[in-house]
Amino acid sequence: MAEKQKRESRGFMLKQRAFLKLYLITLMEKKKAYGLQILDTLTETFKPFGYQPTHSAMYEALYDLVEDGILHRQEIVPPHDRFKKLVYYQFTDDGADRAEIYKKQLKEEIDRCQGLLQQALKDNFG
Amino acid sequence: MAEKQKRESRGFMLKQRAFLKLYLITLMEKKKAYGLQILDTLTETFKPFGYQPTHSAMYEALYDLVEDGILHRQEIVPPHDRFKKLVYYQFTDDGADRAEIYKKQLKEEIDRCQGLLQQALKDNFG
DNA sequence: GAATGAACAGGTTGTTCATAA
DNA sequence: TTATGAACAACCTGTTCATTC
Repeated sequence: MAEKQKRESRGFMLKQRAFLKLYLITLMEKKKAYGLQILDTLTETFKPFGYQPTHSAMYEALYDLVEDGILHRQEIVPPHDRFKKLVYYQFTDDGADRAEIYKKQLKEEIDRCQGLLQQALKDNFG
Repeated sequence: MAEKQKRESRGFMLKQRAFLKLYLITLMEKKKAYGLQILDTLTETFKPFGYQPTHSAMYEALYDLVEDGILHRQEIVPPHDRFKKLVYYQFTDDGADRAEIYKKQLKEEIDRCQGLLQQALKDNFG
């Protein structure tokens, strides 16, 4: 009955989703924030590199972190509210610990990707 | 009537396809080769980085280069043939020139990606 | 307009099957 | 088994639409 089978990564580059999750964790360590606020920060950070993430990419990453049990949602109705709600995110009880584990993985993954790119420069532009 | 609309890249990482095309060009500069032979070479090169491209990924990249007018196919029936055919690839007349242009683009793209990864290391593990 | 969210569409990539010697 | 190729399925990502203030 339509067993959905997993697909293995062949280990090329890290995925945008993972990359954004890493940044979201680090931003949350600094201070609580809500969606589009975060996106603005990221957009500024990545502008020099010609990377402009979409809002849906960011939301997907955010949902992932909630599903991973790292963050939880906190809806806030701002005072003098002009807006219905803002959704702030912050760490769950053991979220910080889990986040550390995730970050450690990503560190290795980024190092690996840099190695691969470095090798490509050597091999193709020797 | 179902105008198929292009999707723009938001400029995250370079794609596997482009990465492989770059390697294929460089390998072809060194010597003619056929599909699975190339894959073996690539597999060896990338093994230290945990990247193992599939044969279909490589074929796709190869077809792309043919469509770009950079390479052309040359079917060869090997002497004492145990196999029906091997498909060797080599540069078209202006293929080498086009290849240089492509390589220049990829050089910039790889530099950009390295910058992005470097920034991520600084921002998240600084 | 700012903000969140979901649906949809397009493209890339990994797995599998087909064919041939 | 080696080699090429194609079909298919899963996934990722970008665009668009819906909704609320």
